[in-house]
Order: sequence, then structure tokens, then C-alpha cells
Amino acid sequence: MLTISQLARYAGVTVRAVRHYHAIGLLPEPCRDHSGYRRYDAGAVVDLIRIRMLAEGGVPLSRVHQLLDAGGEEFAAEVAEIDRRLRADIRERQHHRRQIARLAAGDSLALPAEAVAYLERMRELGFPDRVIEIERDSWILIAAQMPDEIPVLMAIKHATLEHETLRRHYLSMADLADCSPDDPRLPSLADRVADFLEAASTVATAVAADAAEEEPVVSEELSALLDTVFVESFPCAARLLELLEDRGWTGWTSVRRMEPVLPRRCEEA
Amino acid sequence: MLTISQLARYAGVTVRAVRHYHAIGLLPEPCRDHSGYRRYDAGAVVDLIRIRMLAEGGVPLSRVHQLLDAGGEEFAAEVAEIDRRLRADIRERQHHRRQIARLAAGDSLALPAEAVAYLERMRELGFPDRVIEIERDSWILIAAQMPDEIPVLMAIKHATLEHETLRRHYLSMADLADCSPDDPRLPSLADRVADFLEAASTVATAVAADAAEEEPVVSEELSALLDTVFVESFPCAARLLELLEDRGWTGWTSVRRMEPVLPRRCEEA
DNA sequence: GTCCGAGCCTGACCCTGCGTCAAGGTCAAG
DNA sequence: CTTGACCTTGACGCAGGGTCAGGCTCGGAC
Repeated sequence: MLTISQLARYAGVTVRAVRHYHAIGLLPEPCRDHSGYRRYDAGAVVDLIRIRMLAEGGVPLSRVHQLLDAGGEEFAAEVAEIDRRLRADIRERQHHRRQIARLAAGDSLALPAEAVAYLERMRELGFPDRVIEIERDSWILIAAQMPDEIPVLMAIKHATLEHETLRRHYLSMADLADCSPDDPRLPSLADRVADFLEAASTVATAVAADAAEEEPVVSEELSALLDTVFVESFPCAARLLELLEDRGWTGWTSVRRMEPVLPRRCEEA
Repeated sequence: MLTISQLARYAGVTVRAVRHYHAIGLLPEPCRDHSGYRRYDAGAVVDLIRIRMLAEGGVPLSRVHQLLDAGGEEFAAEVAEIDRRLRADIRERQHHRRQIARLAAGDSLALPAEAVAYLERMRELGFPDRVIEIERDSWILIAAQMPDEIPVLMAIKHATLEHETLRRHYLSMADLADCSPDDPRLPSLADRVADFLEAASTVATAVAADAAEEEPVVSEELSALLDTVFVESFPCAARLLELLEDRGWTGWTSVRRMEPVLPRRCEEA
């Protein structure tokens, strides 16, 4: 007859674990000797070892109970399920390893390297810090939602930045940063933005075609969030969007040419 | 500005988790709007994404805190450590997968495939169920304590089973199952067991030599446990062991030839 | 105006799988 | 008779949140 600590040693678990299994009814309480000590037979070691095998395979203790009673059919199904879970766990950990590696390599935690380079280039070209900050925050959000599309998206942005006319337009839009909603410069700013959008869309299409990919589509939700970031970051943003609609463009992040609807044109007057 | 649920969605965590991080001081509480709602900027998304990257890598939240503040040097060391842990985790899970696979292949829990085959062979040869059950439990215990030795041990047992004379002896020992301590067949059973032991030891040595390994040594402790299983399983076991001592053998699991001590011989009379 | 569903707030308890005291009773050896 | 190793029950603690409960607020539809 074994004491609890002998039992535990044989099965390779702690005494506390054994008592825990008793408490949750997983291992039946054995009989007690005259002084109240638990006394186990060798069968208990076998039971305990079986429990451990399943528990170490990641089976929750509550399920181990049913599993040990289960017949071959049911048991095989359960085992298959456990194996699936283990495989998923392994894949997950491998993914985390890659993440962590990137985290160690790039100095920026939430931004992919391409985006870091892009922001750096903006700084070189003299964009205001405020604008760059908003760009950065936006790219963090984009990277979080659609990491795979980042390369193509960044290629488009880079091409825009290195395109002479577009860069000039883009830089001239920097007024954005310090306009109030009733600033007299706004209509002319809107004109410049409209010109920019016109030219930029063809560049984007060309770059995407070059990369032999279709231009990535930003989800409605993400688009809305980025628009919110934009509107909240610049006091004049809401008004600017109105002016852009007058000029035939709707949206900001996912900007689209509007169909020339007459009633709209009327509102313009 | 984002609400807590937007923040959570963008970082891929639950709202509850965000609040938890606030509670433990991992993520700073943002400012509140007029009605007490938390309002986040995109920077919070960055913070949260960094926290998740580390947490998902298995870093305890308490350490994530220090890690995010740590400089490049210290940080790199920590990341290496995390990676090491992830690799170990992956290996562990792969081990469990193998365990589970074996567990599914053999229909018996906690038994290596070789042992399952051995028990199957015993069943074919007509050993009583009770005897086979005890064998099974014993092998579970052995496999738990010295899994690496199982192949050699099983090879020995298999050889014993396929050895004509030995098999005959072994089968004839099946009386064991239903003898009481004062059964008249016991002395003759003891004779047969003694014969068996004599022959078996040479087979064991030969098989081990064939496998180019030394015959595995079962630890004193395990030996004692297995003897206990034996004694508890068969009512006549204790008496049989006495009779065997009379015949010059001591122990059961790790049976040894006794030195011919005269006082013992006297007891026989 | 008001009504509804969705979203926010705090506070509190629940879960797993044990670890870790606390406060005592027991056992075998010296 | 003491000492130290074990045993007992009971209780609280941990991470990392999940899940109410009970109440306030928001935005849109009617």
C-alpha cells in the first residue's frame, strides 16, 4: 500500500495535484488507514498515469473524466480532436516566433519596415510633423488589419511621393494642418486636393498593375476608422470633405468619383 | 478618437482585456469624454498591439510592462529568451502529439505499441484475462518510469513467449489466477515457476546481447511497486513467493537466485 | 419627444490547475 | 522525548481574463 507522496512520485505528479484530482472527483478517494492517511493500491498509479497522459496532451481535467470512461469509438474521435488542437497550438507558436523575430529585427514594433521608410521620406521632403504623425497612426491601423497588403499599398504611396507633380500637389496640401473650418484658403485647397486625387488614382492603378496585383481594397470599416482619424485630426477636415463632394469626390481613405447627380450640383449653388 | 470597443477590434483583443490591462497598469488610462467614456487615440492601438505581440509570445503580462520600457540591449536578450521558450513549447507539443498518436493507435491508454502487441499475443495464446490485465497494469507502470527501456524489455518478453518450452511453462503458470493461499496445487506451481525462471534468465541475456544492449535494470523502487501489484492481484501470491524462496529464488519482478543459506533451507522443513 | 438597441461604466464573482501557507496530527529514528 | 519528515483539512492566491448585474448614454427611427 502506498502513501500519497509515493503515489505522486510514481506517477510523476505533485501531492497537491493528486489531492486536487480527488477534490474534483477525477481520481476516487482511496480508503484511509487508522490515522486517516490515504492508502493507495497500484491501480491508483495506473489511473493517475492515464490522467496525466491526457492532461499533458492539453485535455482539460473536466473532460479527462469523460474520456477515460469513453468507449473506443468516441475515444478515437476525441483523440483526433486533441491532435487537431495540438497542431493548431504549434502553428500558433510558430507564427508568434515569426512575429517576435520581426519585432527584434525592425526597431518599430507595430509598423512594418516599408512604412517606417515611407514616413522617413516624408520627413525628408518637408511634410509637417503633424501630418506625418497622422500618417503614422493611420498606417499602424492599416498594418493591424491587413498586413499582407502593406507591400503593394506602400509601393503605391512611394510612387506617389516620387512622382514630381503629385509630390508638389501633395506638399501643397500641407495647409490642411492649420486650417480652421472657415478658413478662406479651403476652397483653393479643395481644388488642389481634387487635382491630386485625379492624378493619384492613375498612378495607383499603374503601380498595382506593375506589381501584377490588383489594387488592394480597404474594408468599409477600416476606411471609416481612418476617415474618423482624419476628421478628428484636422479641424477643417469635415468642411474639406464637403467641398470635395462639390467637386465630385466622396470619401477620403477610399475616395471615389461620384456620379454627376444633378440635385447635388444644385446644392452647390 | 476611438471608443474602447473600436480600439479592441483594431488590436484584435476583447474589451475586457483592454480594461484588464488598464487595471494592472499595463496600458495607461486614456482621458474620458463628457459622459465618462474612455476615448483613445491611435497611439493606444500601437501600445495595445505591442502588448499583444509580446503576450501572445507567452510573456507574462507583468513582464510585458518592463519589456516595453527596456532598451534595445536588454530587449534583444529578452526576445531571444522568448524565442527559446517558444521553441521548447513547440517541441513539447510535438512530443505530446506523438504520445497521443500512440494512444490512438494502440487501443490502450498509456501503453506503448509494443506492449499492446505483446498483450494481444498473450490473448491469442490463451492466457486468462485476469493475468493479462495484471500484465497490462505492470507495463503501464514500467513505461511510465523507464520509457526508453521498453523496446528491449519487450523484445525479451516476446522471445520468451515464442520460445516453445518457456511458453509451455508460462501458460501452465496460469493456475495462479485462481489459487487461494492454501491451495494444494501451490507447491507444484512453485516448481513450474522455478523451472521457468531458470530457463527464462538465459533467454533474457541472449536477447539483450542480440540487441547489443545490456539487460535493463529495473530500479529497486519500481521493482517493489510491481511486486506489490503482483501480491495485491493474486491471493496466493504471497504464499507463492515464500515457496519460491524455499526453491532458491527471491523477489518477483527482479528475481534473483539466492545464495544457498543453510538456515533458510531449515525453514523449508 | 421618446423609444430602442447598442455601447459604455463600475463592481463583483467565476474559471483552471494547481502553489502555498496555516495549524495541527502521526510516524519512525535516534 | 525530541526531531524531522509526512499526513490531514481549509483557505487564499495567481494569470488572464469571461460573464453577469445594474445603471448611464448614444444615435437613429418613429
